[in-house]
Amino acid sequence: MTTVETSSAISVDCAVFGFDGTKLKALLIKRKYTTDDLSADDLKLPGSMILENETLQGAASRVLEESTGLRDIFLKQTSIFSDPDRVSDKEMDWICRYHGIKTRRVVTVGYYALVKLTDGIINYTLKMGARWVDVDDICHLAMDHLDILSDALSVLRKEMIYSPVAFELLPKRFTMRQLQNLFIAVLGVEIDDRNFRKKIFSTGILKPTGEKEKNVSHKPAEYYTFNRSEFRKLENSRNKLGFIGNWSY
Amino acid sequence: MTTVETSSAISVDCAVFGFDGTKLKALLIKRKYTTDDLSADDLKLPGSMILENETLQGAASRVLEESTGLRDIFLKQTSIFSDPDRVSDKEMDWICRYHGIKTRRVVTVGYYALVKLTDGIINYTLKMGARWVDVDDICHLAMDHLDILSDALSVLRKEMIYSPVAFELLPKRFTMRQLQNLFIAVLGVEIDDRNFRKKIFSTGILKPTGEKEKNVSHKPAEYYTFNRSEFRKLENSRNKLGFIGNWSY
DNA sequence: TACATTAGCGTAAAATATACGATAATTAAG
DNA sequence: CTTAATTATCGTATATTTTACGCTAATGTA
Repeated sequence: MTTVETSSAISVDCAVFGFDGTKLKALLIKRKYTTDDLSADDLKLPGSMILENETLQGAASRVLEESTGLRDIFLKQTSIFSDPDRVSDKEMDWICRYHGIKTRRVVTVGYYALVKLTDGIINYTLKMGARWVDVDDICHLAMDHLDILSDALSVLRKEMIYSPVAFELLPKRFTMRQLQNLFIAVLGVEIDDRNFRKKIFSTGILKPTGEKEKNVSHKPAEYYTFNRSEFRKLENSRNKLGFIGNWSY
Repeated sequence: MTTVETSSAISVDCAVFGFDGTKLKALLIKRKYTTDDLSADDLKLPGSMILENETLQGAASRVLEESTGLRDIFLKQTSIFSDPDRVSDKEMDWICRYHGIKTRRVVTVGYYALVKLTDGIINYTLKMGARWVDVDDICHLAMDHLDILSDALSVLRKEMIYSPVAFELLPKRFTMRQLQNLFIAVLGVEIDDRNFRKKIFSTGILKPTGEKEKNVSHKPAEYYTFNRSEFRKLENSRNKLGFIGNWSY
């Protein structure tokens, strides 16, 4: 006879991405608790069990505020990781002790978050014992957190192309090269400077600030800001009739 | 003090789409149980609680096999619906009684599935008391199932453009017009016949069968099949270097 | 002062998307 | 048997977008 599962605990784990101007980074946390069997110093994604009467989104926001000190940052669900064996018995032991709960199974919901890497947030996260690691250098994480991170990264790649998430990772004002480097870092492609510039400008979503770089040993670049209202106008004017469009499977 | 939620029940709900040659349909199930307070005859999506040691994907597959008689159909996770108030107390009562469980909260995972509407499946689903309803005509469903369906539909729309899911909804052999009607039905746009044809053929993913329609009161159209291996080749040959591509936010 | 470096402008060719003309094959209607 | 109605299928010209790449400008450094 089949029995219905009623005792699943639900957690959220967040892949938090930042961009330092050249490389894409992820926020990782050192695991605090160890046993004889369990390696003491592996890294994990920021995460938490959900609390009573808490939305998943709410739990993820809470985790982010705890680990970065920030509210209102870009946050989006990716996938659910529900394999009954996704955490080993030993890991389960750790989880139950760490969170002070008793459960046979933990299902986790992946989120990805995008933050602007300011000095403020870097200091805060360092103080909390977290680290910003190049995503390319991450080859092992606690439990199935590498799967969760990889999944988030692939979602980020898709979103970069079809929605203006790039600007969530850049400072309020940024140069064209910063923007281009971000695309290169995330998508892993070469991009011709001149064509990139043309493409971006043709959308009209960048507003020039009139300000320029200082103390750089080359022609100083202008700073731009993201024109969100112009973007919305664009978005609405599309999707009319008669078009087949860009599917290009 | 915060308390960790350990007693969430998890369910899956599936938005199952089919295409009848003209309209996009969704599979809906009549609710069986009623009380004085609860309207007796509303419709819901096929769904289930997850069983012990069952993956979510596994639960969704099981639900689909139960409701359509089919295995190995296209199935993909959409979002999670976790609002603590997503089901009212009365609904909660119904759920607990219906499933024979006791829980304070049910989190559900949305899936969307694509099936080929053959006579076989239509007969099976009718026998099971389910119905295929035009998605445009669905304006109310049990609990938050309309949200789940809408979410699935918006995922389907995106996927139609960037991956060849269309062919999951069509018979093995189909005419160009069937394919075009599917795009029109799902995306809600007008498409010029001649340009659509050119676009599709230029990808090389359709294989002509040499067979033609019979007994139609117009020039009979050729049947094509989807060339999945050719599609994979295309997919791999893309994503090389030096391209910016089609982002067209 | 020359040089290395990146910003920023422009132009031509190639590829893709769009609009629409014309003919072909079938059944239905007269 | 002829004509009409309907949809398939091919084609062509124009507009738009993408790609490849040449050139000059402005800055700090050697």
